[in-house]
Amino acid sequence: MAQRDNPARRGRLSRPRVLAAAVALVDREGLAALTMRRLAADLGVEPMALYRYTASKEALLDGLVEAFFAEVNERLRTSAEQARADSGAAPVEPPWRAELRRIARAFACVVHAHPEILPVVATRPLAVPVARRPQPWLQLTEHMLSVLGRAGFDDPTVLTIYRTFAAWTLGCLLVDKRQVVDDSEEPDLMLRLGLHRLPAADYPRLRALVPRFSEYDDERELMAGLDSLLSRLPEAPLDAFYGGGAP
Amino acid sequence: MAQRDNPARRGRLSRPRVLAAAVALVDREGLAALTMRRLAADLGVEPMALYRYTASKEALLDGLVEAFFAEVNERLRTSAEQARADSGAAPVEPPWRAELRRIARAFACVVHAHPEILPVVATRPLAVPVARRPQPWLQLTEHMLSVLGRAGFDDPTVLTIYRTFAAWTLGCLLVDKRQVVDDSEEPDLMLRLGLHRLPAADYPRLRALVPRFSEYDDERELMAGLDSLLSRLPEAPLDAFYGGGAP
DNA sequence: CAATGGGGTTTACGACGTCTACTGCGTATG
DNA sequence: CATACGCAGTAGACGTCGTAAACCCCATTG
Repeated sequence: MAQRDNPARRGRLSRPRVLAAAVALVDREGLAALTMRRLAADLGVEPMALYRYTASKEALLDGLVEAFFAEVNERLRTSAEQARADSGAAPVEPPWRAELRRIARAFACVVHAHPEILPVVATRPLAVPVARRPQPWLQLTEHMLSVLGRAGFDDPTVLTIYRTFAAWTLGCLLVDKRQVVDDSEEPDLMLRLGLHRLPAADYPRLRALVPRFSEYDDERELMAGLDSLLSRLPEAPLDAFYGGGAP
Repeated sequence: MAQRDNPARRGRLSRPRVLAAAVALVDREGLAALTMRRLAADLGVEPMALYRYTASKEALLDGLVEAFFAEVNERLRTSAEQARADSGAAPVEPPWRAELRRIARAFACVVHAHPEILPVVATRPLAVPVARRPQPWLQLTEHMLSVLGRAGFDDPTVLTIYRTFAAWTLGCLLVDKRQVVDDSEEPDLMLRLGLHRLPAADYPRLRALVPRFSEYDDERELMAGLDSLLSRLPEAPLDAFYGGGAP
């Protein structure tokens, strides 16, 4: 019946279109709203039609991760020339460090654009083995490994840097996005944070510090932490060219 | 009918019992197996009986987090006297650093005991506001904040250290537990990792490095990273007593 | 013009979370 | 000693979910 309503029913769907709709739905109404039926409705299609483009709902979640990293890669590409323009001004740090910083920033940026996807990005790799990760993830990882390799690090060190980077970036964003506000309608700060629920005798420091959570500068701390983590490492042979590391 | 079979049907359940059964079920068969019906069956009870002890399935997930941190706290308590015994031997580092290290170790330990719960612990705080977090989480956080406060740090610094610690610890464990093996039945290493799926031309470094993932020493890197993150911070006034920080 | 097959539909099934109504035991009360 | 109460668990039903199987229709191709 629906096929009569819409004469151009052929080729309405495609994997990119499905993934884009999924991301949009999750952005708009949260992860819990992502349902095969709901997503199909958004696309003006019967639920089973989606199964031509995704093997299962689990695979659809992996599709979210795919879309996420595709966007990270995209952002990296578009910010590449700008980075090249800046490179003449401050060549004090080795390019591999600048590149890691750039990637961390792009990652953070995409997380802020799609905060609801973060839990999926954080936890899906726990279930899907490396070789089955979505292509954009593989590309980004390959890129990082090759940048570090070209900087002259040996294999174990490359691995350490990569994992350190991934852990810190992911952990930071996860902690940044933790819910602190309780009742967002409430005008009074203490009540908005729900602190009246915390017995003052048991949690004095918590009550004192939670209101200051908003003062925290996420991106600054992300970068600062990255710096201290990387400064522990043995210098790459080629770093000497650039003044021997961060200022 | 079931009440005739079991004469002592009263008081079979309790919140701790329900949570323990949930943890056991998740440990045994994974998160996806955690179903109200299945959990009820494990407890020899009708599904709706669970709702006396948990408001919803979402609340049950928060219950998993509660059980998780209760176990962390428990492990901290039992390892306390051992730490006190060691303290005479190597008093070179300030107690707040030793305490953070101890907490990280306990956390990692519980994650290894219940790896399937990690995704819940990592992502639930994204949905539940601070003041509504389970009591064991509140206790642990209060403990950390108070230890840091007693060390002489001012409030913003306490917050920075706390968040840095949380981000790094969580990120590390998340990255450590990522699935790398594809087909665990396969004897050949390359095939077991599923690397034949990766086009050699596109992902040379990935193919070269993935086999070395197993060489990584998780706990060592966790502690090492923690050290470099904390060494960036301004020293606490009281650190002078202990030789001015880490060796 | 008949055969092919890809893209989307229809229908159906079982499992899930949870609402409402209930039932029977243990206890406290008169 | 009888009775009313309320807590803990049961019974059954409802709506929604993911998805398997069979189908149908249209565009292409020989």
